[in-house]
Formats: sequence, structure tokens, C-alpha cells
Amino acid sequence: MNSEDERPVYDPAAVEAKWQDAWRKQKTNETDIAGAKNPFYALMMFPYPSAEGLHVGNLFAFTGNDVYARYHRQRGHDVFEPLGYDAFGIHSENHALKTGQHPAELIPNNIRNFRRQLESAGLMVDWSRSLSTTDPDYYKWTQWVFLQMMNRGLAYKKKGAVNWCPSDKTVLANEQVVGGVCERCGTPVEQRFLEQWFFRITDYAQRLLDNLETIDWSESTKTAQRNWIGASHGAEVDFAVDGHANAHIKVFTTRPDTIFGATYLVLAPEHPLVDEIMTSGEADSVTKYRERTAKQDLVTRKSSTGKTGVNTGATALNPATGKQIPIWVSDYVLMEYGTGAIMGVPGHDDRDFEFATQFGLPIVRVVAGEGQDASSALEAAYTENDSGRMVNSGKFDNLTVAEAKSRIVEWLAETGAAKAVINYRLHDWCVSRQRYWGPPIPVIYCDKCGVVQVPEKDLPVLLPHIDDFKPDDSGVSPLARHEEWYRVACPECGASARRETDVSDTFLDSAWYFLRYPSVGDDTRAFDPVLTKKWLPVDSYIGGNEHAVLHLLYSRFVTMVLHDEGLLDFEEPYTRFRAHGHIIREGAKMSKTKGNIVNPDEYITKWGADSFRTYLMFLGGYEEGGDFRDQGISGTRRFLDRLWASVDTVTREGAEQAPTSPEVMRKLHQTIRKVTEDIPKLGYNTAIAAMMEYMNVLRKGERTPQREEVAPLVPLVAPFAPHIAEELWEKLGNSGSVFDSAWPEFDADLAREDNIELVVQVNGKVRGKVTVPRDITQDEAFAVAQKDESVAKFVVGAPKKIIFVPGRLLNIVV
RNA sequence: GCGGAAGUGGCGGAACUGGUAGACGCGCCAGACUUAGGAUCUGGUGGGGUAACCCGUCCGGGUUCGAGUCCCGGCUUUCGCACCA
Repeated sequence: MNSEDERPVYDPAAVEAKWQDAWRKQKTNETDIAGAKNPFYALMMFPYPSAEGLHVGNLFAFTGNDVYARYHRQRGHDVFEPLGYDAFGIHSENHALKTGQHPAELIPNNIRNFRRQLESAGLMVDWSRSLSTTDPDYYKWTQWVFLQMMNRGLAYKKKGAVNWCPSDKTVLANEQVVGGVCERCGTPVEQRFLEQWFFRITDYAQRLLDNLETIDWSESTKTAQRNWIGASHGAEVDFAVDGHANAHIKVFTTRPDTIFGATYLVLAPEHPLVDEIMTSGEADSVTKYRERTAKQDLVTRKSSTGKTGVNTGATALNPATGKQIPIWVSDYVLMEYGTGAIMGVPGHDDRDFEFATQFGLPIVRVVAGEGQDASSALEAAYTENDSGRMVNSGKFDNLTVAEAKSRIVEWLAETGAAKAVINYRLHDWCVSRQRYWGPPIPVIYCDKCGVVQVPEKDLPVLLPHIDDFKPDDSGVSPLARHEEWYRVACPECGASARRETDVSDTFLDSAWYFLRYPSVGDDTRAFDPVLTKKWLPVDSYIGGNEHAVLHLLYSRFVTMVLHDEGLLDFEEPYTRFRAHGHIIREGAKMSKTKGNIVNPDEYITKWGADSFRTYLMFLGGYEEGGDFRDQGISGTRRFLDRLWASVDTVTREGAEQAPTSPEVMRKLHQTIRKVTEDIPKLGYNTAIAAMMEYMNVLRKGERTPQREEVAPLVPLVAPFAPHIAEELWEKLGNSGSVFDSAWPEFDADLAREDNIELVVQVNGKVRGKVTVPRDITQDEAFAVAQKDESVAKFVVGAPKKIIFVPGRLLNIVV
């Protein structure tokens, strides 16, 4: 022990090493999954283990979840805080290609580095139940999930349009195409049609929408999902093609009220009816046009200005007017949305107006706004739909748009020409990838038996270790170059058959991982029903809002399907979801190109993990994020230094014994209340501020802090600064972990102020402050206030009105 | 274009259902202890004014005894989606 005036200094490195070691040895962070009495599943979106390692953005996110998890543990829950790695996917593959390493070697190294960094940050993660999506033990069950989709008729194969970079020889996602060229190499991107596997998520569109009402998620995330699903209420209208008895063109419209103004139809270039109906005179130009659009990349096509198109020469019957209208083909109509065909209403749709003007098609007004009538000229499309009356619409003239909408659909429905439908923006989920680094899709093609599932007993279909994993020109996966791998016996008839060589989308890996954590190690099933019932759905899910749509929607979908399959007794995976904010630095989002990435290692070394964690939670609202500044960490470190010193003072031999101060105890209980209330709301920055404020009160003046004043602060800071909390908890003479101790109780009697500062306003302006008993009445308060000079000065004559807010303010209106 | 979030000191940010704007922290200023201080401690710190006071939460209106907070109109930043019929 140190001599009399030399106090043991807070040495974060020593304290953190000691406790991380102790937690490991005593298995403090391992949850009793089977025996837990009061389970609480605190889930964090798992990271992609990049070669660059963990950056402060990741750590900010994880620490926020850790604080929440530790708090719940201190409040008596059996908390399970697992963490794994989302390690498959194009990101690792591209990095591997660039650096000339094999992803199978790269990933374990990255994971090791991540794990080291995460442990140094002191997360309460149960590492005994970690996983990586690249483990055969894991992706065996990803493949099993794929088979469940097939079993329920939700997986199918179809040709789909994709962006193809002829230089990188790979399929690109839409966001990888910038201005029509590949974002990586600048080569113009082509459109290709490839056979792809899809999941019928659109069958679940309405349920995915409706269930949003039942879950506790950030409103912004729910809104993003609603927009993504994009339900449009409208009608499907049938147009008979002249001279083709069986050819009908179905169009989707949200404006069936404008059908009298439909002067032409447009089919998407890919529409299957084009070949059948085009006249021989136009066949050449139509074919050329289709070839041209087929070459164009999807992004340019969707964003180009100006309209192009060709006439098919065929006509159709407008069921409302009985008139013949021409049928055109144009790339402004997309095959993926609605029916791939539209009715052109140039009078009331901007795009149709542009098209009709360009090609000289008739423009008819069927809605007249204020001051307009049936013959008012249209200089642009009139798209207002909440006011105005119908014109040029036969017996529907003079109705409002809303009335016309339902009446016209009813009328057309009588002859079967229309029906009301809801159309979704959501597309089916394309799950196949012509790449290497993913779980092989567990399907075998047999000439005799067709598409055959790999039997469950043969799972996993192992991803073979190949060196030529670079994608090529063929539009098929690199696995398709390995006959020794894909050539197999058909599981049904034994004949020579061929494996599917595509792998599945990374989003499938992450769509079910939360089901796996409690059952890690069980190689007989994807998830144990008893453990699943105990631990799921997830109590708290935290992650980035960049996954507001895809990941969160896909995992909801997969959960619903497994529920319908009878495998889960819930259909929503995450009871509560909160999106964390993002850390920026010098006003910009951290990125490698800006060179403002912060590696947490150096900060942890310099300041200690506890100070760093506390700083990250203090620099801004957890759901808003904040600006990272090196200098700021000194503030949280000082706070922990003072906490250390205070505990040292009260635990020293011969520490001065004195009565506690009522003011300090009052502030303590107010602090306990504040921290207890703020943490569940993720108000970490204000919780820390409250503790700092208390520390300032505690150290103010001459008196020595007392044990009862200091000790409760230790469990309060524990969620933020777990190592120092354990150390101080021990110094205070306690045994066991602070995380298995009780959270401090808030005592309302002790927290209550007897005297309050009452604000006195005159005409709404603050003129004075008086200290009065808490339960003072209006009359008493007024009497006291009048004695205040600065108030009295402004009160001339009898007040007109007095507003009294008990405990807060008195406003005298003169 | 559509949709979400947000604009508060030198900076990061507080402010419950309208009720003391600027908590807490950084930085800065002054002082104490020091050979020294980038350590620690104490005090100060929105702007103007000697002061009483006045002005201040993106801008312009409004409601109210009282508006950062509510309403109307506009501007800016930022993040999604985008020829979605």
C-alpha cells in the first residue's frame, strides 16, 4: 500500500486487464440459456468483420447496446447479449480479390481482430454463443431456411433483369451504377436477363404492413418500411386488343376516374404481349427499339429525361369511351411495377403528357379545376386530385374525383373490365447471386426429376475451397467452372445431376441469425423450440437505420414464414427496435476516402476503455449520433478520476466519519431517478450529465464526502464504465460482480425538495426568483413576490390576472 | 420530385405534457499550488450596457399571461427512395 499522502492512482490499463480476465475466468458474461428465470434478449445488429477492423462508429453502436444490456442485468434480468459476424458477401469477396487473399483465410483473421477489439472495449458479450454466417454449422441452417421457403411454395425461379458490368464481369446492384457506368471501373453497364431465385415476399406485403401497428419501433423506421412496401390503391383495367380475340392488356392505375381521358396504351418493352400484337408494318421498328432498351442499364433508363417509344400499330378498345386507341411501347413503363402496361392519360399525368406531346397523341381533359371547364386548354397535365369535377366523362360528369373513382370502377366491374386492387411497390426478393462467397443454394437439377431439394440429411452443401473465385463473363457463378463439385447424383433417382451453382444473398444469412444465438452448438436443428420459446422474440434490437428496410423487412418476412410453418409461435422477430445515430468527425461522416476514420485502439490505450465508452455515450444522443472530438474524452476521464478519488477517500483507513448531508443525499436520489429513467429511453448523454452534476455537488466545499453518498454512484456508472465499477465495487468491500448486485433504489422522500425557487414573472418576463416552501399557495406566493424589489418595481396598480403554476412560477399580468 | 430527421453560445449538446433558454462536457479567461505545468484545485464564461435593463433558440407572420417547444408560410442541412402509373 502507498504511503500516507500517496494515493493509488486510477490506472485504467491495469483495472481493465484485471477485470476482463476475471470475467473470462468466472464466465461472468455467459448467460445460463436453459436455466434463466427472467430472460432478456438484448440484440445488436452483427457487424461485417472488415479487414480495417472495428471503427468508433461500430463501437458507439455496440456500447449503446451494452449499456442497455448491463442496465437490465443490474435490474435483475438474465440478459443475453450475443454478437456474431455477418461475414459472407460481395464486400469480403471484393476485398479478397483486391488483396489477392482468399476470403476463407481473410475472414478468420478479421474476426480474430474484431474479437480482440470488442473484448478490449469491455462488452458483456457471451462469446460462448458467437457465430459467423460463414461457419458451415451456421449456413447449414441458412440452406435449411431456403428449403422451408421452397416447401411453402415461396421460392421460384424466373428470368430477371440485372445490371452487368462487362469489365468486372459481375452483376451490380443498382447503387453500384453511377450515371450509367460501373462505379468501380467506369465501364458502361449493360442490362442482362439471368435466371434467378426469388422469394415471394409480395405475398406477405399486406401482413408486413399491418403488423407494423403491433410493434414498438422507431416511427421513422416504420415509415421507411411503409414507403418501401408502397401500397397503392387503384384498379386493374382490362383493354381488349382489336383483332386479337384472346389478347387483353391489363393496366394498373391509381386514377381510374380519368379513364375517359385514356387516349393510348403503353406496354413495357419486355411485355410478353408485344410480339403477339404488333403489326407487320411496325415489327421492324418495335424490334429495334426493344433491342436498344435491352442494352441500356437500368439506372440510366429509369432516370433519363425525355421520352422515347414506338407505335405497335395495334389498337385497343377503351372500355369507357368505346373508342379505339393506339398501343405504344416505351421504356418509361417498367415491367417490374404493376402489370407492365399503363393507360396513357396525358391530360392528367406529367409523364403521359410529355409522351403524348412528343408523339402527337390526343390530349383530353376529364377533370376541370377551379375556373376551368371541359374545353379549357391543357398546357401541362392537371394532376390535382382532391378538388375539381369530372368533364368529358359521359354520365360521370360533374362528380368529384373521389366519387368518380369508385363509381367508374363499379361501373366497369359490371362487365368485368375492371376491379379494385392494391398494388405494391415491393418486389419479390431476388436471393441468388452469381458469386462465390456465400452459401450454395441447396438445390439439384436432374434431367428426369427436375428441381430437387438437397435432402436435409445432406446439409450443409459445403462451399468448396477454390482459388479461381473471381467472377467471369459467363453470368454464372465461379462454382459453375467446377464440375467436380456441381456434378452429383440426383438424390431421388441417382442419375447424374447438377447442383445449383448460385449462392444465396447475404441478406438471407442475416434474416434469421437472431433465432440461432440461443441454440448455437445444437447441430440437430436450426433452433431449439424450448430455448426459442424462452428467449424469443428479441426484447430489444438496436442497429443502424440504413437497415430500416432490407434487413429488417427480410427478417420479419422469414419469421412470418417460419411461423406459418408452425416452427415459431410469434410472427414478429423484434418486439422493440431502436436505430442508433452515427458518429461524424469534423462535420463529415467517417470514411476512408476522407481520412477521418478513427480506430478505437489508440484511444483505449491512451484513456482507457471506460473513459472512451463513457465519452462515446456522452457526446450526443444515442439515437442522433454526434461529432467525435479527441479533446472531449478528457472530460469523461476526469469524471472517472474523481469517482476513483472519492471512493478512495471514503475507503481509506481512518476515513473521517461524519453525518451525510441532506442536500447531497437529495441530489443523490434525484440522480438515481434521472439515471434510472434515462437509460431505458436511451438518454445516455443526459444520464452521464446527471452523474457528473452529482459528482460536482459531492465535491463542493470543504466537507469530506461520506461513504453513503459515494457508494451508490458505483452501480450507476457501471453500465457505462464496467471495469472501474467492478474495481470500486470491490474496494468498497463487496463481493461478487457489481452486475449481479441490485440497482440503487430511488427514494422519493429523500429526493424531495422542501423549498423551491419560484420564478416570478411580470407580463411573462422574469423579474425575480424567490425561495419558498414547495407547497406554497398562490396567495402566499403573491405576497412573497410583492416584497421582492425588482418585482414590485414592475407591478403598478392591481394585477389584471395572476397565473400560478405550483412549484414553478408565478406570472403577474398588469 | 416524394418521404424521414434536424437547424439553440467559440464547439459537442441540455431543456418533462408550452412555464427560469444554454444543464453537463470541451475550449477559453483569471486565480491557487508549483522550478515547471499540456497535472490538480477554485472562480468566471450567450451578446450589448458602468448600471437599471435591453436583445437573443434558421427567417417571416400568428395563437397565448407566457413559445426553442404549438399553428401558417419560407430557407438551409442531412439521410432514404426515385419515370411506381
